[in-house]
Order: sequence, then C-alpha cells, then structure tokens
Amino acid sequence: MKIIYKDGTVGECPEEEVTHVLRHSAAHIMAQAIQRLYPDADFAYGPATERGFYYDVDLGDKKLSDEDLAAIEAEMKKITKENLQFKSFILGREEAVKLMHERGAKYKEEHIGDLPEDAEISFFQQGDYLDMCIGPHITYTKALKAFKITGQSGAYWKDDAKNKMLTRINGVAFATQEELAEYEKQVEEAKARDHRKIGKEMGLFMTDDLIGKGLPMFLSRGYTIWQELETYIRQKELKLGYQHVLTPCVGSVQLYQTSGHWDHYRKNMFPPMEVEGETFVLRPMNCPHHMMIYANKPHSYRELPIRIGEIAHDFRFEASGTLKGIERVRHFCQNDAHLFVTPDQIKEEFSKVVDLILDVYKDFGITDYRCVLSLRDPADTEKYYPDDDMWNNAEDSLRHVLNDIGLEYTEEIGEAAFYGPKLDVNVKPAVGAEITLSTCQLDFCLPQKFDLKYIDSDGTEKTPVVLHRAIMGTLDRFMAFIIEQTMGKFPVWLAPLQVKVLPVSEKTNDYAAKVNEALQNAGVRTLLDDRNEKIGYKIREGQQVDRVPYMLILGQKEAEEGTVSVRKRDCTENEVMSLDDFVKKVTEEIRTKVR
RNA sequence: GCCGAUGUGGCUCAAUUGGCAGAGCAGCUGAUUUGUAAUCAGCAGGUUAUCGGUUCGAGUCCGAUCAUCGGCUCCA
Repeated sequence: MKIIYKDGTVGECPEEEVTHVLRHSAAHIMAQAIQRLYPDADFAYGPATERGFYYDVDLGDKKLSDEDLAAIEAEMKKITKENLQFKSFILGREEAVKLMHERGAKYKEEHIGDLPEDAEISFFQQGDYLDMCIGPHITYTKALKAFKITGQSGAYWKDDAKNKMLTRINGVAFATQEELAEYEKQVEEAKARDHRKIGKEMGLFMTDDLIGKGLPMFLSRGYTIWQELETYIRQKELKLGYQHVLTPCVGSVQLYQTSGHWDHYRKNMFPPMEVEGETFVLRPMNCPHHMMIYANKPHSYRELPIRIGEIAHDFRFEASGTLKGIERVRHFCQNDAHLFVTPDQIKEEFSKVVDLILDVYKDFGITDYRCVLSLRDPADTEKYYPDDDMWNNAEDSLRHVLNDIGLEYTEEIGEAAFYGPKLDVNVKPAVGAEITLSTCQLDFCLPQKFDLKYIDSDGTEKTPVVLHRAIMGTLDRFMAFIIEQTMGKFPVWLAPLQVKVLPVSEKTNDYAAKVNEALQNAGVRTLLDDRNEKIGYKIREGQQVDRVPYMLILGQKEAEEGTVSVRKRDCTENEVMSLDDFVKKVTEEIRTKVR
C-alpha cells in the first residue's frame, strides 16, 4: 500500500503500519463526510485507535441520531468510490494559524498554540476536505475498503470536563473485509461471555430497581462462588502471616477528615448521616479503620510487619453512567489488607505482595494482564499531597522494587492515589474498557496523619510505612472477570453446582437419590434432577444453563452394578466407574482446585 | 454525571401507515417411563418501565421520570 507523508513524498507503507494509516485516514474521510452533511462542523482531534478511529467534532446544537450516523457512513462509502487523492503541504506557524483562523477551525487553531514554537505545521487534503495533521495517509480514498461507524458518545475537548462536550463518532477499520467480519464475530462472542448475561442465565446475581442501581444482590449460586473465593484468598493470606479483622461499614466523618479522604473523596461517598449531633458516612474504603486497629496498642519494631486483612464491605457513590453488572458497583467487597512495615521492609513486603498476585493469577489461569506503575502528576497539587521528598522517595522505592523483581510494567503519570504511588494490575473485560483487578499502594502519608508509631531498635519512636493492597481487588469484580474468562464453566471447586445427578427414568430415582446423598455426604454440591423429563432434556439444561462440570447418568444398568456413568462438561463421551471412585475423583479435584 | 440508543409475560422476541397485545422457552396439570444437547397435549401468565399529553382510538406519536445498554470522565 502506498502512503503519502507530510512533506509530500510517497512511499510503500511498512507492513506493521498499514492498519494504523488506514484507520487514521478513515478518520479524515469520516470528517470529510461529516463536513459535507454538516458544513458548520468544527473538528477537534481525530486519531486512529486500537480497533479503528474516532473524530471529536463540534456540531453546535445538532444531535446525531442513528440514521444520521448511517448517512455519514454512506457518505464515507461515496467518498471512497470517488477515489480522491490525498495531498499534503507544510506551513510555518503564523501561516498555519492564519489558515485555520480563516476557515473558522477554532480547535485546530488552539491546537497549534499547544505545539512547540518551532514546529512545522503540516496539512493533508483530499478533495474538498483539509485537515491539520502530521500524517502519513493513504494516497487515494479508494484504499479504504473495510470500515464501519460503530457509535457516538460525548467527549470533552482535551479530555477536560471544564471544556465543551463534543460529539465523538467512533468507527472501526481494517485492511480487508475479512478482518472486519472477523472483528464483528469477536464482538458477538464477547457479548456471549459478558458476565451480566451469564450471571442472569445461571442465576448468580440480580438487580432490582426498588433496591437501587449499582446494588446487585448475589443469589444462592453466585454467593457460593463468592464464598469459595473468600475462603481461597483468606487461606492464602493466613499462610503469609495476615491477621483478619472485621470492622464496621460506617465511620465518623472525623475519621475521614483525619485521613484526608474527606477532602479528596467526598464527592464519591454517600452523603453523611447526622444522628444525635454526630455525623457518619458509609465507608468507601477501609484504610482508616485498619489504621485505628494498628493504633490500638503500642508496637515494637519486632512485631513488624503487621498485616491486617479484611474481606470488607465498602460503599462508593459512583457516577451512574459508570455502573456495570457486578464489575463496577456502589456496594462491593474488597479483598483488602494494610501492611504496616519499617522502611527496610518495604522491598520484601512489596515483592511478597507481587508474588501473591502472580500466584493467584496462576491458580486462576489469568495470563492476559498489564502492570502499571501509577505515579503522581507533580503539577496536580490539588490532588496530591505537596511533599516532593516524600513522593520522590516513594516512587523511587517502588520503581526499584519492580525493577529488582523483574516485573514488566509501564509508568503512567497522574494515576497515583492521593497518598502515594501504586502498582496496578489491569485486565480487559469481555466488553468495555480495561479495569484494575489488583493493586498495591505505597503510603508514607496516612501513617503520619494518624500519628502511627513503633519503637525502633534504638528505642526511638518511628512512623511505619503502609502498603495498601487488594489481590482479588473486590470479590465482585474478580467474580465478574472469572465468569467472563470461564464463560460460566467454572472449575469444579468454584462451580456453584458441581454434579447433577440424572436418573434416566423414574425407575432409577431411588438409586439416583442414594448416589446424590453419597455425594452430598462427601461435601459435593449436587442437584438431583428427578423430574419426569427425558435424559436428553436434562443433559441439555445441565450443559447450556447450569454449565455443571459433571453429570451422572443413572439407568437400570448403573443401578444394578452400583456404578455411575460420568458425563464431563463439554465432553460427549462418558466414562463408567464405581460410585466410590467417582466420589474420590471429584473430591480430589475439589481439594486440589483442578482448573 | 455527560452524549446517544433502548425499554412488550420469569427469559428470548413478534405486533403493516396509530386500529382486537401474540409466539417459543420456562411454570402449572395430565399423558408418557424414557440411555447422553429440547416427548406430547392442555392451562395459566400483561395497567406494553412509570407518570402525563395528543387522538374516536396509543405498545406505536409527544413530554417528563426511572432503569438498562454503547461510549466519555472516573475507578477496586
């Protein structure tokens, strides 16, 4: 594929750049279509994205309907048929400003102001459309063959909520129709693994308008998974010297004023409750409670590290538009812990936390994750505690630890908590943007605010450092992720229903009841399906709805021989074995948490 | 919260320009006694999210509210 650079030279596009150039050019072609249909449109940014492209455009008071988007897409198709040539030219700063000013392109004009003094400003033009852009682009519009407008959203100019909201029109583009078709297939598959859909099908959780939005309720089967996750992580933590506590979901406002959360976090908290002259809030996090547990008695350096863990219920008043199934909610349960350490212990404790995260991911087969070292934005003095030494010290220690461990990570500015830098481990859900699953935060700030102390070996009082960490993040979100990863086909130990016992006819109901009882006595979660239905019907339901790991088909033959016919999930071939052998097999798989 | 779309039995979806709210699955009753992904028949199930408006007549048109979905921002 030929491409044109900003200086007007034409060359062969490097293979790995092809889709990016196509997508970026698609944004220009879409802008051209928009300009034809809405001549007053003023364009802001229009980049290529991971899957396609978007353009942020100011359409005045015009609101776009789906029909309008279809019309834009049709106009784009027309433009590609017209096979217009892309041309480019470069202007000096003043000429560029003048040109953009003349054309009433106020966002582009402002953009020039943000560029370095000596920047050359380049322009690309195809037919009647001119755009300020560094390129490169395709040479003719016909080169864009496979694209689709996928939707629109609001987006602020320069991502700043103080600025005007523009209309962002999103699209996808690929090098070939086949790749576009493949993408659309993937979108369909992603919808099928969406935890909201599977959760409903399997009866794991529900919501109700009368309860309130963002407040899902776990049904029996969902809570079974939840409890298994809780037991799993608590046992891991116990082995690592954690002590688990139980603290209330409510705290006084003064508690959060002391921690600083009141100033930084108030807008995300449910509003205060006043009773008998005192003011309380539902807690959005547990750090202050755990700080007070530490402060409950004096500590020697010999006791450190002290690791206080809790499966803790929290409430956050999240913006309504951000709520999503059990992944992003207003009440959730954190797998939280606070590690109180001496400065010397930071490295070892932090690396133990990273080890635990990776250990858990291994157990759950989570391999597709991204580590982010989240740093403060020094310019943002409103959010971040203005103590340069403290921040530099904290960030450097984190970076050193990560480098020593050899963990791959990217650094992101302005993503830190207000009290300190952190490591976030992010994953991609089936539908929607990346989410943080695990986090470990380094905090020199809160221990000071709560005036926490320990007596060091030299007899002097010192302030501990705190690591805030959540391995499974929240059980809610972790469960959402596991549902999507497994498509509801949980490993036996996690499956809410582990074995379904299916008599072939009512003649074997008695034997089936006996088998069912034997399994229940062995601690296996079973369901006896002795309804008057054909065996094929029961199997279909067990496979498609319950996604149960094992089904036992019990007919005359099994009843006579004292055996069970084992049908493994997703496996059409079955295996006959004695009841005892099956009980042994399944309990062993549960015990060892076979994936 | 913001931009846009959507909302019909428990679930998945129909209902021509405004003209009798319907089907499949699930449920219940009966028949059938079944061997590895749907046995047959019957019955029941609805203030079409809510409230208001236009109209002889509204699931359908208009307004408000609520919820959900796709994004933006935010985040565990």
